[in-house]
Amino acid sequence: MLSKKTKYGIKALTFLARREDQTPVQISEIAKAEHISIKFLESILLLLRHSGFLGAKKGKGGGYYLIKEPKDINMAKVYRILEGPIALLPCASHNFYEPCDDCNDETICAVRRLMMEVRDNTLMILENNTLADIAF
Amino acid sequence: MLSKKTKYGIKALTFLARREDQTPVQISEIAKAEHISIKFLESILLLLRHSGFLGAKKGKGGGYYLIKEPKDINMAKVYRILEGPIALLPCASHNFYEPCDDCNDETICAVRRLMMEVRDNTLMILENNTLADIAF
DNA sequence: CTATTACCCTATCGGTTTAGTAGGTTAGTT
DNA sequence: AACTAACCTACTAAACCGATAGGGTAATAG
Repeated sequence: MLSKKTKYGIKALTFLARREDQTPVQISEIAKAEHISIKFLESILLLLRHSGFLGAKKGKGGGYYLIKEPKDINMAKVYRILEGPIALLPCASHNFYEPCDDCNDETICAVRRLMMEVRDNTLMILENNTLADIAF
Repeated sequence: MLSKKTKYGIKALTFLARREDQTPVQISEIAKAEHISIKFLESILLLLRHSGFLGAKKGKGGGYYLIKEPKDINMAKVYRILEGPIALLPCASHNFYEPCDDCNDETICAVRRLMMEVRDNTLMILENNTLADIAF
């Protein structure tokens, strides 16, 4: 199940992408429009800024803004930053691989086999979608 | 992320499917082979029995056994019983649909759009895989 | 220069879920 | 009748999630 963090993060990115001009938007404005707790959203936007998706301007008239074109924002990257691994099992993950401690031989593990198939497919979808694709 | 419940459940089904004869297998034997806590596995197997995948025999020489052919056990059904919804968001689910309380208009929600695409694809994979497909 | 604005950071907390544990009960087999 | 293994209920520790509180800091307008 997708965490609210990821859901809110993508919603915020979408909100910014759908604006005409790219002037900074206050956290409170996004929070109000998308019905998100201000403080929680704050931490999410901060993370997205640290990850290179957003820029921030301080002081009066400040706020957050997209630093890249929506069509250049890859949803797989966004997902990994916000949610973590795309795979449903650590042993089926590329970027976050970890062996199972209960598994005798992961090469014949049926669960892993199935979850890797799911993973490959989900990854493909996320890689092939940009923010522009889902926002417009 | 997949719960251990689901992981253990599928591992147990696989273990049973891979046996030559279909004589009952004790919980403790499966638990030992797959490194699963006996009591936890017990509750999982009970659930799988109530859901029509397993049969059980009591008393000496008793245990659990597959009630259907592995090729007739659909992984989407197994997943839904053990893990719950396939969709990553309730608003993107068929069998467990629930609207988001924070969403203004779900028809234009970018997150939902993306998650429905993921859902459709994951569902297809699970529907097209039987226990026989992943066990052998 | 200074007050304001709004981002930035740390800490905490209640609620829920997860995984595992304990102990006893019931029913079938030998 | 004795034994065995599934069945059922209840409980607990730990982890995680979402939210909240409160203050610090930097940039900007005037």
